[in-house]
Amino acid sequence: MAKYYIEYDKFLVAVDCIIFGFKGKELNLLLIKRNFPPAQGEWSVMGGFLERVESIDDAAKRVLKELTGMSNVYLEQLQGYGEIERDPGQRVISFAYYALIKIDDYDEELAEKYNAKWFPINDFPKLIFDHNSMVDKALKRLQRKAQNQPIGFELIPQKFTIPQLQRLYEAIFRKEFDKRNFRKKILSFHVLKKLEEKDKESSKKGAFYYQFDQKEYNRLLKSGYNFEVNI
Amino acid sequence: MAKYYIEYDKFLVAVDCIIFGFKGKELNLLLIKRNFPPAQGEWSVMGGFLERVESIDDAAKRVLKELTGMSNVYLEQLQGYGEIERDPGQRVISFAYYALIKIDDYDEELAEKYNAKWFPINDFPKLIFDHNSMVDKALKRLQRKAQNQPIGFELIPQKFTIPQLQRLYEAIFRKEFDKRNFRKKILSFHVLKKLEEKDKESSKKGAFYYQFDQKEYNRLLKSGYNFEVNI
DNA sequence: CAAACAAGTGTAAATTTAACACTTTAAGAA
DNA sequence: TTCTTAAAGTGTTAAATTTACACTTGTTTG
Repeated sequence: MAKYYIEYDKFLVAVDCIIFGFKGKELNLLLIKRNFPPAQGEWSVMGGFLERVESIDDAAKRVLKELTGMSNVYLEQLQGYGEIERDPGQRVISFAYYALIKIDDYDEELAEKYNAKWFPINDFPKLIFDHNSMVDKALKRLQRKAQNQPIGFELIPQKFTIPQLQRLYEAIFRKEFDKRNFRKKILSFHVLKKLEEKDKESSKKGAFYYQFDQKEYNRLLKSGYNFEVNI
Repeated sequence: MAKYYIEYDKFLVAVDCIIFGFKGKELNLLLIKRNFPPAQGEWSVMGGFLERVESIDDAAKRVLKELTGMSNVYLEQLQGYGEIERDPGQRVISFAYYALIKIDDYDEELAEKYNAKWFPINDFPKLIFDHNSMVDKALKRLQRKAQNQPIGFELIPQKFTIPQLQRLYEAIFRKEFDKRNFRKKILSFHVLKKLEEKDKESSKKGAFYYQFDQKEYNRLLKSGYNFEVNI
């Protein structure tokens, strides 16, 4: 490969992953307690340095896999952070990504290994560097995306009930919905398949399971329809 | 400053600016014909390398100023691009930014210096590297932002008429609006101040000038209102 | 003074959203 | 066995918003 640009500065490049999960009635965040300097002992999101052999997206996938053991999860670039002094260790350009994972699939053994812990989004510790603003931005992005795209399903099991889905949306939007209106709206998209089976955990009566029908969604997308949760 | 992270790879980092302007009835894009390798003679957006002394936002401002002579314009980071082979010259991580400028203020002399040219968004040449996908993304972002925030005003003169504003929104959304409904909607936000003066250029009758009232907008924002152009 | 042309204006129908309360089901207790 | 409890599930009406649509006004120019 020909070499151009030889006179320009080079920089360390990192990725930081904001990892969301949904537990009970709350949106959660997976954070790690750093056992290496700088800022040893403080909380941060999971990060790692970009390597020559990988794209930035791949670096984010690698970092996410390291901490969660998971691949094939929803992962999207949020924004690059490039303030000169953002990392006191040295100048580092960082790409924030956010991931949505099904928390039940998360392997708690990995949590021990990395000093990782789930925190409710409404109550988590102060983070290092600019990680708090990354989380703010990630939450806003999640709210916006969840509004127009069916990404909420990334956070709950494949089979879920309508009340469970409602609790998820209430956690994301920090707002309560009327259950009749919610059900009406969400079913009006015609992308949920009702199963015969019921969940009996959270009530005696039991609630029917549903599944998100990705194929149907893709089909509808083409014919210019749009998913908009606006309740 | 203590040195950490010494064992990690370093990378060239660049910024690329997608510059939008509004001329007549069309959204335009400021592109340059490269007179340096690689890809000499091909069209691209304006870019530049990040320097050690500046943040990424500052680098974007610098690049924008170089090509347009303007500062204090709307400029926002779009997304980082980090595919390994995205720049055939050498591996470069690039941050795409998009800018909204008032095209009348643009100095055409600078255009000559940089081989720059305005192209309508519906008809511009193929660009180098991944610049076409940057432009796609920028356009989508502009559409989304213009929908929820009063950023359209960045693209037109301080004094504008309602029909002119309508043409702008029609260009951004690639869609025609009913002029009664448009006027009703846009005035319903109560953030346009009507002036006594009329524009007599585009009609015999003349159209009243309006101005965007930033202070009023900020005030309304606080009291939880939202600007949403949905016509 | 007539023609041309864009600016400017109001209303009614259709759609969407918001508000609201009772019935059903099944487990577990009495 | 029946009573209690708790969450699931269901429809309707009023209010608000969006859409569709056509004529008048004001000024220049021939």
